[in-house]
Amino acid sequence: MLSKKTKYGLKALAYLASVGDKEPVQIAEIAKHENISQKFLESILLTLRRNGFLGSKKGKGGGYYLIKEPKDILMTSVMRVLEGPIAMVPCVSLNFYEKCDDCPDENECSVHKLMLQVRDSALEVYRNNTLADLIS
Amino acid sequence: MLSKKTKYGLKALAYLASVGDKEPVQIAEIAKHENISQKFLESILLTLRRNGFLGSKKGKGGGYYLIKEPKDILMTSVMRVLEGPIAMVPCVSLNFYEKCDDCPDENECSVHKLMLQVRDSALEVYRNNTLADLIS
DNA sequence: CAATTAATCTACTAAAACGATAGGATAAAA
DNA sequence: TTTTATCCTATCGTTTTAGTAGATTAATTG
Repeated sequence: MLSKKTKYGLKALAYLASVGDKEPVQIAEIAKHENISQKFLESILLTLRRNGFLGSKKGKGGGYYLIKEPKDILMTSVMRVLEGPIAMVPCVSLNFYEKCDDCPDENECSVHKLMLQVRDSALEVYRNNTLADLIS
Repeated sequence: MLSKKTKYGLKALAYLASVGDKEPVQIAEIAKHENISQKFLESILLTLRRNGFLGSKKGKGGGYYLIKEPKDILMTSVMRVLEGPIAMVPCVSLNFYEKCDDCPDENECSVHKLMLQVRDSALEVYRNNTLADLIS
């Protein structure tokens, strides 16, 4: 399942992209427009800022804004920051690899074999979608 | 993330398929061979049996066995029974559809648009893999 | 029949993840 | 210096996950 965190984060990014100009948009406005708990959204936008997707401005007229062009924001990177690994098992993850403690040999593992394919197919989708693609 | 339940269930099915003959295999043997907690595996095999994947026999010489040919067991059905929906959000699920309570219009939703593609790509993988494919 | 074997079933539990919420600190603008 | 809005830390209730315990039922075997 996609977490609410990722879902809301994507929606917020899409909203910022759809607004278009680089004027800061307040959390409250995003939360209201997307029907999201404002406090929860706060923490999500914070992690998006810390990971280089958003800029922010404090005080009156402040808010969040996209740092890059929507067409330059790949879904692979957004998903990895918000949701974590794209792979369904750590042993097929490119960025979060971990060995299974059961499973003596990955190459013999049926789950490994299947999940490799699933990862690749998901990766292809995320690589072919930028934020710009989501709002068109 | 893939749950341990699904992972272990898949491994158990693969093991039963690899054994080949239709002789019952005991839980203990599967658990030992796949490094799985036997008690946990018990409940997993039970749901696989209840959902028509396995047959069972009690008493000495008993155990679990595949009911169908490995080549006739599609990953779509296994995944749906063990893991639940293949889609990452209920609003794009074929078998477990649910409307989002935020989101007034699905067709305008950026998350919906992305997750439709992810679901389709995952479905293609699961539809193209039978249990027989996993053990070859 | 009785003993053994192995699946079946119910109930419970510890730990982690999830989805928030509370409240104060900080910085910018008016 | 007041207002505005982000920043930050901590906490919290609920659900899910992964697993355990223990008794029951059914089949085989001696």
